[in-house]
Amino acid sequence: MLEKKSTRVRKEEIVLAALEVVGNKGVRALTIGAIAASAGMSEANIYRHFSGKEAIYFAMAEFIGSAVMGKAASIAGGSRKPLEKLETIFTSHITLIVEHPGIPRFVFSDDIHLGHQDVASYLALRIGNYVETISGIIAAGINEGELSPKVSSRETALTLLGMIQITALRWTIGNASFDIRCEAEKLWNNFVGLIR
Amino acid sequence: MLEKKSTRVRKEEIVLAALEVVGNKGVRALTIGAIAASAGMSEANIYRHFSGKEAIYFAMAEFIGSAVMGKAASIAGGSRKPLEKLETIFTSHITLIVEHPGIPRFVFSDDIHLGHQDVASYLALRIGNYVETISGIIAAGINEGELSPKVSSRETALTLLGMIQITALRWTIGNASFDIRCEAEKLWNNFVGLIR
DNA sequence: ATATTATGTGAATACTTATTCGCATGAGGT
DNA sequence: ACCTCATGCGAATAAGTATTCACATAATAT
Repeated sequence: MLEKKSTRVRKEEIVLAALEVVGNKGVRALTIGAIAASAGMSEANIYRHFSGKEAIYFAMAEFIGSAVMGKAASIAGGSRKPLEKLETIFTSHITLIVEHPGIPRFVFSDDIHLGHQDVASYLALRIGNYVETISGIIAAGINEGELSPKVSSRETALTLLGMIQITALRWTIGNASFDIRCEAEKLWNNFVGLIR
Repeated sequence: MLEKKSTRVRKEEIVLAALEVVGNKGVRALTIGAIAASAGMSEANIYRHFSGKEAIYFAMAEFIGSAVMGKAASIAGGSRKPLEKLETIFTSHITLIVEHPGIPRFVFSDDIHLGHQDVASYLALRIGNYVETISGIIAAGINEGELSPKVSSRETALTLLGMIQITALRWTIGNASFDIRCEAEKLWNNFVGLIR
């Protein structure tokens, strides 16, 4: 039998195991059995710590939201120049995708959007924060003269997010068949040329 | 009992019904029962015309590929100026999403990407064509002096595709709670300012 | 030490879904 | 007219999945 641990610890293990399942097999394959196998515990034990699948989805969304937003917020709050902040956020987001492919897959899953409205609303909120954070940096860049006054901060922030998303999608759909960092760098260089 | 029709006709009906299911409930809900209900026929009859679910997925991918690419190719082959072509492709893609939300949902579904590799490869091929078509238009725009020589055609094409995708995603995730055409227009105006 | 409570598990249970089977029926060729 | 076969359907079948249950065991409080 598995050694006993507190619910607090098990909850985290379960969330990470679930994220790994999504990274390897997608949201469709996120069954209680798969989570249990990935976490190395029995299916029944999952229910000792979560009331059901819905609660697991929600915990995953909270984990992802904190991870992504936490990183971005700490970069945004730093003292570097706006353009450098943007690049750091962009590349560290790509790094996060490489390390946890489950994150974009979960966030972009239509199963979540349509089948779990409350989780979707939470994600929408976090995405909104993310866009605002990036918008703020862009606005600062314009004020400081580092970026062209032609750019609209909010729309440009969305464009940047779109670049991240399309890269993640093509990488996933093509079975990770190209170097995502290299692709991302090319996109970034082009982007900088456009907004400067 | 349903009136009898040829397999050729039924196949098309089934594909359209399946696309409607995806548009309303997502890929997760694309069950044989749901398709049958949407098409107004029995589940067993689906199997008279398709060997199984996999074959239906493939037929859907072919249908979508033809629809999206056909439109883009015909616009690309027209005689308008490059920038105008780009805008037309962009807005007609958004229109397509509004009319058939099932299309982006199917194309971006991780279930398809991970669980049906051959369908995914086919989609990746079509997306590649799409990017090339847009790239070509951008390259022409640069040559004709309509677009800034600073832009890199392939990366800018991907950025445009990313804009479409992030807009579709935010629209879906937020339950179609904003005017997608209006959002798309704002993104486009900003984009034009950047690349011109 | 003992009692209590939290944590862990294999085995049911109830439900969904893809696919197959035996049989019905009607359209088109002869 | 009638034969044949493609098209259609209700009812199995088989496999997978979420959740619950009855019981086991280890940590913790008394």
